[in-house]
Amino acid sequence: MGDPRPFVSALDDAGYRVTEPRRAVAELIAGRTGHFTAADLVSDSGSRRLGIGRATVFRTLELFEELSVLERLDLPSGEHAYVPCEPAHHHHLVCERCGRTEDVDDGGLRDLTEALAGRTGWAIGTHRLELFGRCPRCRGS
Amino acid sequence: MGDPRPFVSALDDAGYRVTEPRRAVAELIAGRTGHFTAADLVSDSGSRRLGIGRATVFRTLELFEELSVLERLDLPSGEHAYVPCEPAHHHHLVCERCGRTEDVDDGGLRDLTEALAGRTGWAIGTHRLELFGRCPRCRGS
DNA sequence: GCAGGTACTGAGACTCAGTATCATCGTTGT
DNA sequence: ACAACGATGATACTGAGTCTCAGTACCTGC
Repeated sequence: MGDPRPFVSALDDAGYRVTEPRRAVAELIAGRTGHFTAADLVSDSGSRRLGIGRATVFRTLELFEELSVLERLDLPSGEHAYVPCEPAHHHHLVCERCGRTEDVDDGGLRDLTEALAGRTGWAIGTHRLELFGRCPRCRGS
Repeated sequence: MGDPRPFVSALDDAGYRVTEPRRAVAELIAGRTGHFTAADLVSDSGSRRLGIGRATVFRTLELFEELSVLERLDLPSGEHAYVPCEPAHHHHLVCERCGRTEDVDDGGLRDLTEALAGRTGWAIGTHRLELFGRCPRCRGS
């Protein structure tokens, strides 16, 4: 079980209202392990009879993403998933089996993109790296 | 204007039939620069009255992706776009302005992921790196 | 040439994620 | 108390992608 507080305080710090529905979405997120889709949260909220509207779930996810406490991943399947994370530039290891994710820092990637920029003549702005594999727990199986 | 032949021969080599609709999709792709979405091709085919069904466009794109002559990109906007490319492992530079893409090799990324695997205990399978920026032609503007 | 099987096709219905609209509600500041 | 504004949920809508199905083109064995 994760901690909903970072989400709530991110809202608060940025001057957004901390309302019941937003708090509820934060708790749904905290109650998940690994990545999840918007649809997952909608169905969670439905099954717990929280009475949160679909639109509110999407709006709140968008808000958290904007506040960098949530990041959107594009899974190889084409689905859009979210993962809670620290508000700093980093990348994600995604377990193909259990869905767990782990943040990793930029490593030497910055050097790599700079070398590439020099070689190709491009001005490289942002990059996105996603790594898929098996977490230590799922390695054996 | 690109060359539709690699697409056609990829089909042929893999034992798929080279039919009129598939050839037409290959030509639509060749007639595009930069990345494009499935919807782009559907509307191209509509405006040229080719009479190709929506489903066929999607099916043919899927086929080309499977044959590794086309790759799917996830743009930051969340859209799914496609780029024609060589059937070897590589990554893409995507111009945010004109949409042009360029293939780049793996650079030192392999070493980087191996180091990461050692450090974290994960077994890293595939990775996906996408770089967004400006191509040499669009740098100034 | 013909018959049978298989690959492929387009039309259309369908599903589902995500967005837009809007009337209402709750908070906050005055 | 009240006006203003942010947030909400219901609902309708859009658009991507999938599925189904009847029909067609093509290949293969006879």
